[in-house]
This record gives sequence, C-alpha cells and structure tokens, in this order.
Amino acid sequence: MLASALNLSPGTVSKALKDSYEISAETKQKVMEMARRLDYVPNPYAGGLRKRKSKTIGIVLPVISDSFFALAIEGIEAVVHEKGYHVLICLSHERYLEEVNILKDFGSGRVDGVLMSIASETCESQHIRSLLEKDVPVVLFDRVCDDVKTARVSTDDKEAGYTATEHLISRGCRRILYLSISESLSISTERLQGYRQALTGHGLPVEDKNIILCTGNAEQMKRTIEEALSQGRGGPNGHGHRGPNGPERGDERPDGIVASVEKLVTPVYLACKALHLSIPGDVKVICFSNMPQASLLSPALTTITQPAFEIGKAAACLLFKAMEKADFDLGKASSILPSVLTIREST
Amino acid sequence: MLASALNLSPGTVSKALKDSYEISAETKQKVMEMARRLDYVPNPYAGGLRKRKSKTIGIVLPVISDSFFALAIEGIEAVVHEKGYHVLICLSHERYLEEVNILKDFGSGRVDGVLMSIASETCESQHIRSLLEKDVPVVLFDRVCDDVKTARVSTDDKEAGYTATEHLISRGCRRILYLSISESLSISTERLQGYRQALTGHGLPVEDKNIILCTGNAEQMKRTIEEALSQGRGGPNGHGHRGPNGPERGDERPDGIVASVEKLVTPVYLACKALHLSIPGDVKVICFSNMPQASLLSPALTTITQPAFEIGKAAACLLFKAMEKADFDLGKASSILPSVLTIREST
DNA sequence: GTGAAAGCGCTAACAT
DNA sequence: ATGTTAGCGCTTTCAC
Repeated sequence: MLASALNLSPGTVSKALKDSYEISAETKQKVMEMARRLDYVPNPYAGGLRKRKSKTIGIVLPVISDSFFALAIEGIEAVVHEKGYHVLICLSHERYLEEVNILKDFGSGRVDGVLMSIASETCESQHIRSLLEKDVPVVLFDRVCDDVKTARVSTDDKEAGYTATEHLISRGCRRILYLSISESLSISTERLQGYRQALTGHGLPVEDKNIILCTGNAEQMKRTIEEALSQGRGGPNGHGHRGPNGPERGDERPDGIVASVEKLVTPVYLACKALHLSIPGDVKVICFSNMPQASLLSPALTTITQPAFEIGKAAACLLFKAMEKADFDLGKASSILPSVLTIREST
Repeated sequence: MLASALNLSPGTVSKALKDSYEISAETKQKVMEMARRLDYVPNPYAGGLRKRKSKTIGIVLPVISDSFFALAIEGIEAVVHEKGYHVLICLSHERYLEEVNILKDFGSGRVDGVLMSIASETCESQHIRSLLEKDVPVVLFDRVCDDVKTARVSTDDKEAGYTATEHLISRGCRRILYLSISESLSISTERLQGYRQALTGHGLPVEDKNIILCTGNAEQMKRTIEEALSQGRGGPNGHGHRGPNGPERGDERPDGIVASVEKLVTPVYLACKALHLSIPGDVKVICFSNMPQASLLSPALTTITQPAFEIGKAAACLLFKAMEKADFDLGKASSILPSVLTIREST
C-alpha cells in the first residue's frame, strides 16, 4: 500500500520503516514522509503471521468490576504496554465452561501468553495444562491452582487468613464466622486454613456451622449471612438484639466475621443492619478488600488489602520472562507479595 | 496443519470445519474428529487477514479502576462476546498523547471498531476524525466530544448536574461548590452547565470561586478541596468550626458540594474530616458515582448513578450496527440513557 | 466432493 | 542499496 504509492517494493518499504542499515537515507526519508502523509501503520496481524507472534497477551478474569481485578489489570497493562504488547481481556463470569472456551480459543495463536485468575466454579485444571502443552505460557495470579506446574503470583493467603482471624480474636471475638464464595478456590481454602489455624492456635473450636459458603447475587448472600448471624439466638422470634448487658452466658451468637472477598462487604453490612446488630459492638468485621473507600464506610472497615497493582505487574513480568526465553521455567518462578492489615472502626 | 495430518488439502479442511455443503459427511466426520483430537483452533489472524476483518473491537479508556468504567466494560463485553468478537483494551491514563497513539495504532487494521471515553487532557478531536476517515467506526461513551460526527452514548449530564444542584438547593444549600476534574471534558462542562442553570433558576449567584478544578492525586485533590471549603471563614485561624448557633450572618462558607466524578468522593470526605466539618450538618455532599458501597459510607452518600453497564451495552450495539452495515449513519445514532438520583444521608 | 492456486499484508532470505 | 521471492495460515474462487 505504501509501496505502490511510492513505486518501491514492499520489502524496501518494510526495511525503511524499521530504519534498516541497508536502506539509503534518501529513500528512508521518502518512505517516512509518505507514511506520515498517509497516516500509515503496518497491519500487525500480517507481520505477526509471518513472525508467528501476536504480540498480545490474554487476560482471563471472572469479573472486572471489583477493585482488586480492576487494579490488577492496570498493573498488567503498565508492563504490557511498555513492552509494546497489547492486552485482550476475556471474562469467565465465574463459569468453568466459559473459562475452558476462552483458553481453548487462546490456543489458536491469538495470544502469546496468558494471565489468569480462575473462576469460582473451576476446580479442575486440564484446560490450563492443555494450553501449556501448546507452548502458550500461563501465569496464574490471585486465584491460583496447585495442580498445574506454572508460575503463581499471589499473597500468602493462609497467613492473611490467620492474621485476620487472630486480629478478631485479639479484639475479644470468640465465635467467628468465615464467609467464603467457593469451596475450591485457592483464596477461599487458603484463607480458611489460616482461619482454622488461628482459632485452634488460640484454643477456640473450629465449627462447621461457622464456615459459610455465600453464593448467588448480593441479596442472596445477605440472606445467607443473616441466617448465619442468627445462630444461637434462641426463641421463636430470634431476631431481637441481645440484652443491654452485653453477651449473656450461653449466648451462641457469632461475634466476629472474616469476609474472604470484597464482594461480601455490602451483604455483610446490610445483614447486620437488618438484624439491628451494631458493628463493632455486636459483631466485629474484617474483610479482604481493595476498596479505596474502606475508611469512609460506616463504620470504617478493617481490611486486609492486597497489592493488586503490584500483583498484576509481577505476573506480567514473569510472563514476559517466559516469553522472552523459552528455557525459563515458570514451574519454579512463583512469587508471593505481602498483604497488609489496616485496622479501622469495624473491629 | 490439520490438513497435513489428514492428507487433505487446506481448502477441504477449511470447508469441512465450517460445515460446508460441498463436503461429504464422511470427510467432515474425519476432519472434526481430528480437530478434536489435536485440540485444533484455526488461527484467527490468518483468516482475518484474508477476510480483512479482525473481529476485535478496541476500547480506549482513561482508567479501569473506577466503578463506572469497570461496569461499562462488562456491558461492552456482554455484547461483544455474544457477537463472537474480542475486546482489546488500551488505557490513555487521562493523557491526550497516549490517546492519540492508541487511535493511530487502531488505524492499522488491529480492530474493526472502537469504543472510547476520552481522556481529561483531550480537548481536540482530530485523532478521532482521522480514524473515522479510515473507515474505522467509533462510538464515544460517557466522556464524549461534540466536534466529531459520530455516535455518542451517555446520560443527560446537563440535566443530571441540574438535578444534583437543585437537590442541594432544596436541602437549604446556598453556597454550593462544583468540583470538576477538567475544563474541557463533556461530563464536566455539561454537569457544570446544569449546576449553573439550577443556581440561576433558583435566584442564586454563580460564583467563579465556587467552581473548583481538582487535579493531581487524591492528596492534592483533598488539599484543593480543603482550600475551597475554607473560603469565607475569616480570621487568622480560619479553620475553626462555625458557631453552635448555626450559620451566622455573613458566613460565606460553602454549605454544599456537587462532586462531578466518583474519584472525588474520598478527597471530599477526607477534606471535610480534616476541617472538622460534619456531613450533612455543615456541608451537604452529592456525588456522581457508581460505587456499590455508597449506602455504606459514613454518612451514606447521596449519588447520581449512571447506568454504566447499559451504557457500555448500548455503545457496543451501536458500534455493531455500524460495522454490520456500511451505510448506517453513526452521525445520527446517539443515545441518552437516564441517570438516577439516590438520596441518602449526606444531603 | 475434492484439490489447486491465488492472495490477504507483511517480513526475511536471497538475489541483483 | 534495492528488488524478488517465498511463505506465515487461512479462505475462496475456480478447476477437476
């Protein structure tokens, strides 16, 4: 296209555009000039076909409207853009089957590498292994997966779960609810393990009825949480507040909540409100969240915050290392970043 | 690749895969079978090159970690995915030059159409027109731009600005601050116009010193807001609260804030806290925001909410109409969706 | 019903 | 220093 306008061969134009030493300054001048005039940009797919690279990386996420994921994308974008690559984003909507289809599509040459955080439905990883077999490097972040030999970037979720729970215990909580959104997700199970360890470590019982799986939409989650909070508050109309004299002997009502993901913040607060439970008076709440407005909530929310942007960045960097040198072993390249506990009014 | 494995010509394989009538059931069977076995997916770029379509649409945004944009992407993704297209996301980081580079790149055949919300720095649209000239359809959403003849999808920002301001007036505010993040952005100027009209319409003066441009990071914004809120609070230590007897005669202190974008929520709340101003006692606050936790803030925030998901969807639908029939005139296809006022404690 | 051939827009090796 | 050629992986006429 440029070539015909200039009466030059495409080869010459191609070289001129890349400032090759074999082209005369004069021709380069002409080519550049014309390129500017025609606002010409080479078709990346044509070149990519030839070079067998797409220069794009695929991101697979369950959702975007979540402070953690939105920030993680920005972290990824920072390094991808710097490397001159592009970013293709696909959503699994927490569905295993959609995730499978996306990865299958990514095996077509559409992307040179994949960054992914797995769906809550997913508890199997054959689809990931299939992709790896096609030599498409994959780096998992946040919601990772043990049974696949590739790099993982996340926080130490077990430790974070421990820290969160211990914090509640130090605040006097004895019957602590753990709210999860999946029974298989790494973040859920790891954080749960930390929760268990903290309870056990402090001589408190771990009770199944305090481990709550919250699914469905926000309204359904709220109902699930209300139900859990109503435990041990005997009598037919068990929704009354506790007496004015603080916890009564034998009161089995939960007095603390570890919410394992940000999505649970609203349901938790609404459930407490509906039950007329005061936070932190009746129930103390800590949540894993990257919400920038956590400190503005009523009451201000104690959080475990993950370095979302940094996680995205680190994952992307690992991916590039793998794409740049084929012998780089992602299998032994995982990285763990620190999360931070920010204590606020809710505890 | 499949072809060689089957000893068939690529043409035959291609047709078989698309279930063409000219291929025998038997061969189709064999091809499908082998495709499954090898987990084969055709390279989309090769086909795209031939058909001169990329089947991907480009999204240009200033940021992702913002409730509105994150939701808008999900709306876009819903329709793009349904159409069998893919989504390439590029961030302008509010920079005009990055936006220009992205659009230039998008003129290469990388995308078949573009959805975009312009950067706060942008106040010129030649780059958009250049792209349109290359027959890449563009639909603007939310942060639109008047001087380019293409479709726009947004809310009625002038009306929303009016509604927000009138609401504050109805709550007794007389000295209302308008907080913007740009002097050229459509959302800023339109909402500002509504603000002016509401003031004028209710016999209140429009004062330049009440129209505040907030730039920089959250900390800088907070300082700007503090300064603005300190207006008319005379005396050397002008930071004290107002007297216990309510507004004094001649008090020039602002008593209301219209924050034109979500990013301003935190700075506004922090500024009020720093100045020991109570919301809504001393200052009433309304903000354009899609934060799911607005009702949990302290105090709960009165918001103007935009139908972000729907805006994304509508924009994508228009874009597809334009891509599907070349004679579809985007110039006269804009659409305006309703935003909603949710009154909470902050007013 | 199947194959051969051309071509999408580019790059890279190989002439000239 | 420039041009020619082949080929990336696919689709699509057009022959057979």
